[in-house]
Amino acid sequence: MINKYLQPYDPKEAEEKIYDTWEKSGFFNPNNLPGERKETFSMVLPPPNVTGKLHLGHADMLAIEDTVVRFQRMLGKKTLWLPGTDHAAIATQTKVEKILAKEKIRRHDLGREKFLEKVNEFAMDSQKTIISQTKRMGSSLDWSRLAFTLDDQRNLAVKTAFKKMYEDGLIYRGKKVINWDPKGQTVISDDEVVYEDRKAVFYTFKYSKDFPIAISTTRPETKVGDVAVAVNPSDERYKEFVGKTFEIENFCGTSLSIKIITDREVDPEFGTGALGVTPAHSKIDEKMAQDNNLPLKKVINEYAKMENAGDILEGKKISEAREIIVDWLKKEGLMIKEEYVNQSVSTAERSGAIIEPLPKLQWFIDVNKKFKLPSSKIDGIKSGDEIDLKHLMKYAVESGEVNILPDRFNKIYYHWIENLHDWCISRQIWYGHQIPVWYKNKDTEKEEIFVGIEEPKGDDWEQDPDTLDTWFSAGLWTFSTLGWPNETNDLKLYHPTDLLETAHDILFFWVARMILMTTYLIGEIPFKTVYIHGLVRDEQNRKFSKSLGNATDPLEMIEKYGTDALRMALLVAVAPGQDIKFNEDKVKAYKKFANKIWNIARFIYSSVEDFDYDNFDINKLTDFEKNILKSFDDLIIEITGEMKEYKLYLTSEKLYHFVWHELADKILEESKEALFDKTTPEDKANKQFMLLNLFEKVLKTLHPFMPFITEEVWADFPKKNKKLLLVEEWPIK
RNA sequence: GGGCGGUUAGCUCAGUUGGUAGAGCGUUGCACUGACGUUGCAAAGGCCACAGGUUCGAAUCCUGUACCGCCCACCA
Repeated sequence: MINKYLQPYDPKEAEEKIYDTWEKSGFFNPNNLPGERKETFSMVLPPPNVTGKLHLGHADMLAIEDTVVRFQRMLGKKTLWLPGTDHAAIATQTKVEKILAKEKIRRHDLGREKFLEKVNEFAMDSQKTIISQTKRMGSSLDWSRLAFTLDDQRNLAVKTAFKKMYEDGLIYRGKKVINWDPKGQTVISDDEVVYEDRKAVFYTFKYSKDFPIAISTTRPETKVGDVAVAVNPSDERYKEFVGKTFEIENFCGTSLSIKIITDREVDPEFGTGALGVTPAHSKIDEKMAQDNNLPLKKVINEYAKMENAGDILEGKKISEAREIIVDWLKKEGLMIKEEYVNQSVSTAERSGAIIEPLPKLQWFIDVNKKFKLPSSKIDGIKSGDEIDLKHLMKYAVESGEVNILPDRFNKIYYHWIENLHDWCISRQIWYGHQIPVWYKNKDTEKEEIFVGIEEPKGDDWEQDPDTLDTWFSAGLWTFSTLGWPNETNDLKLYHPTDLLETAHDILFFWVARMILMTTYLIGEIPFKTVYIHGLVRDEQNRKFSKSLGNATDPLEMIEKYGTDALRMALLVAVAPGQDIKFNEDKVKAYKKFANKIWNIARFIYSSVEDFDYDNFDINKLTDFEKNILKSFDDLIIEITGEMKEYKLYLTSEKLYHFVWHELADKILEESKEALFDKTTPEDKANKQFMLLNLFEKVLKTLHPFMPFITEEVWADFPKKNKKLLLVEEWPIK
């Protein structure tokens, strides 16, 4: 009996040692894999943000992905799983600003350069933590190809992409009403806006006694920025006023000039059927004003305070301004009605501040502009076709080249594309890829613009101070990590990638943007399959969050029960797209399972010490053993098919059941008589072979799910010419 | 306002192309110490949310209802 089996299985000790062995073997890098491997399998790791440490959601992601990767590697494919981290521009900058705030330091006190040093320091520190935690999960990632969304290679990719899009007219600079985050002091994209339901007061009033039409609003303070009142063209009530302009000399201390216009978007049934048009502070109003050639009147500034709003309101916070105007309207007898309504308020995802729509000069990606796609490998689009980004994104999925699992997410994806507006990509923060645009005589008549990879020669050029939305660089991830824009061997071999596995909350942020960037820049899809996993929630079905204090640290679970147990708890019977209600008892149960495997090993190994597995003649087996072996082979064929379709949640359950309730409870029990020499020597040998053969296949098929204990037990398997289980062959392909 | 998902044993969830339901945990009883007590054997427990429909037959397909959850949206 091998000594180590006298002790119970100690995951802690084994796991560290085994991961080390794997890493040193070099097999995480596909270049080093043994044998001839023609087919490839590649996947990028969705890069975790360098804002902190890993949570259970990451653990879930790593468990699923590592299991797939190990399976594919054992199938004999040249398998690449490429790691990286995401600089997560706004999130990381906000985090560091919070830390600095404790020392009463603001970023402007430090200056751009010093501040960025601090953020980098934090980011690299965080990256180190994340990498070590990722290793604890057993992830067989090729660390030699580690990438960071903000490193030099990725910066070159970003600049190259930006330049090409600019030259194709897909990136433009324009003044539009955007989502301004007054707390974060930056623009954010539509996708970073989160809607919250709140109660609000819906005021109905007239601008002045002489004004003929009453309007309604939840935001009276913006009304000093009104330039028009819009009514439905078919609305008989207001027909006589359409086209007229009314001068209001005093509206809470300022003057207004209001034209009556028509717009089909106005609902005659809603409110008074008349809408006060505030073009500078509402996207829909902006469009109405444009259609009617009316000016933009900005009355709220970047700090959410009133400006150009008359003596009474000037410099007031918007909440104060609202009260002042409401009081004034009442005092003047202009207020007609106050109602309580439910309103969905737009807030900034990161800072939580209420979004202030403001007109600003920003960089955008035009999703509707047609361009020529030089070379296309996408079904339904020929090289040289004219197309726009929206349709390109749609075709990639519609053609079936990108397959989203579960497929209900296809509909969600299409719906998002239909509602897609131009993507605002510039951010007024410091941490991120600085926009590769240089100006001469900025904001003057003589302004010159240079867009390029390198800073232009000559004096007087100043670079745009803004940085790019973090999802711009993340969108390039499948190919920037493989060396693009250089034509590398990796790019040829591993792109398009086979699988993208991620959570549904970043379907739009990331998955859609990757499809956009990849199809546009290299005319390929980024990945063949998208596997969407659910969110990990607590026992009360709440999201894990720091403020709730319910965050379960995956490392704590690993310490208590071992990585294999945690992986199984996150994998078994969890269908794609399905949220997981995390429960510690489940982890506990799989720790028991690990113990079971350990004891099966102990029993089998100690029962075959007098047996030569390598030189056994299979023809000696009786039908009894042959049938048992055959039935397990049938199971392997079944699960192999499932694994190829990424149905890990089915496979893991079936293997669990076979190992415990077939192999251990029945087959092993029924073999005892023979093993204890109570039958014949031939029968004993047959049983010894059968058990070893079953166990060999069990270890191999279970390895992707529970890599550590299977590798640990495999080390003692009585067979010559063994490799690491990591690179052993899958029993039936 | 539009769209999507869920509703299966006490709890957490599976259920491929329609053939009267499965797993883990929990519960109850029994067994047992020559792999494992982080054990074994066995049992109880479900008109598969509700109402219609298609079908020889539906948890599985169709329609509607209810409750829970999610996503999207420029109703001021």
